[in-house]
Amino acid sequence: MPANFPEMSATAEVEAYNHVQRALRLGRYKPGDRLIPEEIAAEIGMSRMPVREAFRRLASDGLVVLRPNRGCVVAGLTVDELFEIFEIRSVLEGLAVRLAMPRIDEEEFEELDRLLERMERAGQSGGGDWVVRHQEFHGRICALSQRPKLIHQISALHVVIEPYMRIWFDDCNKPLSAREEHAAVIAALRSGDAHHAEQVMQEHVLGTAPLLAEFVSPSR
Amino acid sequence: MPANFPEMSATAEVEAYNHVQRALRLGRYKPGDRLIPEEIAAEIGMSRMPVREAFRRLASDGLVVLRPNRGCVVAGLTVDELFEIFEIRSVLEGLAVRLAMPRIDEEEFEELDRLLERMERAGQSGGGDWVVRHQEFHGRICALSQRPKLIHQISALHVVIEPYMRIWFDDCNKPLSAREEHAAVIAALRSGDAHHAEQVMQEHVLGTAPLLAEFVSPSR
DNA sequence: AAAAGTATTTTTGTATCCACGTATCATCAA
DNA sequence: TTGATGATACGTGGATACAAAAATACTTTT
Repeated sequence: MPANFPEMSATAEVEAYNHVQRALRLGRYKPGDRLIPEEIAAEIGMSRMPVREAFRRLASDGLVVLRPNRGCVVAGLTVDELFEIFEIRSVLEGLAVRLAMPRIDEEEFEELDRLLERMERAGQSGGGDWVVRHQEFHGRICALSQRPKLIHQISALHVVIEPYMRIWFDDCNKPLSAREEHAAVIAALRSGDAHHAEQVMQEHVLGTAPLLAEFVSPSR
Repeated sequence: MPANFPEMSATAEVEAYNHVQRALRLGRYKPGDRLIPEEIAAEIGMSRMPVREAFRRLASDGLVVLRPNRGCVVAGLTVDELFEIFEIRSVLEGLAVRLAMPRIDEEEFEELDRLLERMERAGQSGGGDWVVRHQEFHGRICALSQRPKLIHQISALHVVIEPYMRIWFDDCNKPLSAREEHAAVIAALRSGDAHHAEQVMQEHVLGTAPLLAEFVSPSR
């Protein structure tokens, strides 16, 4: 008999949550689309109850909107909301960098360089997933902060903006300044000045918003 | 026939969510307590299903922990987690103050003074709810930032720490430096220096954590 | 043909039901 | 006495059933 992996047999609710979240991140559903529990339940072979429960969490994450008696629709971000999320990310990720600073050793710097390199490669050969690589870089720094709740909040925001990042990358197809700015973050971390590194990260995050917004609501 | 107020007849899930959240904020349930859907459902006259759904959102808020096949228990914060939340609050509320600055007029300053006064009165005559007044002060400044998502995140954190704030206030019974620090925040806002005001708020929030922690895990 | 009303279908919200997992506690062996 | 074993009660996860609300299609009327 094969070994029993308890994480394999997650509850149906978890399965439904992951399934829908993944589809939303990949942009398979578009803002305004109506999600019908029955359909999704059928897709993954369960009843609609666990799907309904998953919807509650997705709504709490801000990924969908639930209105009484009229179901679940995919949430869309206005340009203002997009800016707001980047504003929040800027201070949270700034904090993460500040906290990460004293925990970074030379080995870790090499890992960050590697991640930077991987992102660049993914950006050039459109095949690799640039958006995921980009997130991995940010995620690695957050992880270094050693703050579970902070990490969780930041990654929740990354999920919300992921579909927009994908549209952005698909359209403009060049990570533009991302490589330089990430390199600047690493440099700031190497400098040992925590306050400065926080500042650089804040500016990197905030600086991305207007570029991204241009693709969400073109030429305003 | 009376007018129909649609917000009065919310769904059962909303009712369950509010009911349990309120109980948690007031400290009626203690960390580690097991919440049995059947019991709660009976209390407010509904079946288990809406309660189960409410649990998902409460778990997403970090108020309870849901583990497969072993139900719902009230989440407790370790001292580390408490500090982490105050760290996050410090940058979020710092951001809120920075954004609020350009939107405050003289009338608003008077309102803040009034809220400060009300908090002080509630602190002296133990009757009024000091914790709520304290939150109202912070909430007002957040509201001035005009950032719905920021406001939402901050208030979610306030809910999580509310039970600990209550224990703190009940035990030490003096808001201590709160009045002075809030006054300092107002003063910083009046100064017109956004960066300085952000700094003052960050320090106020961070400074509260160690005092509070002392009551959560006494004399460590 | 447009508007209004009505019937029909779909979907949501909630309750109930059942199978399985977990905890509790008594029993028994060492 | 202690530790394993098994029976029992309880709770959880999920499916199904049913009522109420919305959305949709279909008349009817003008």
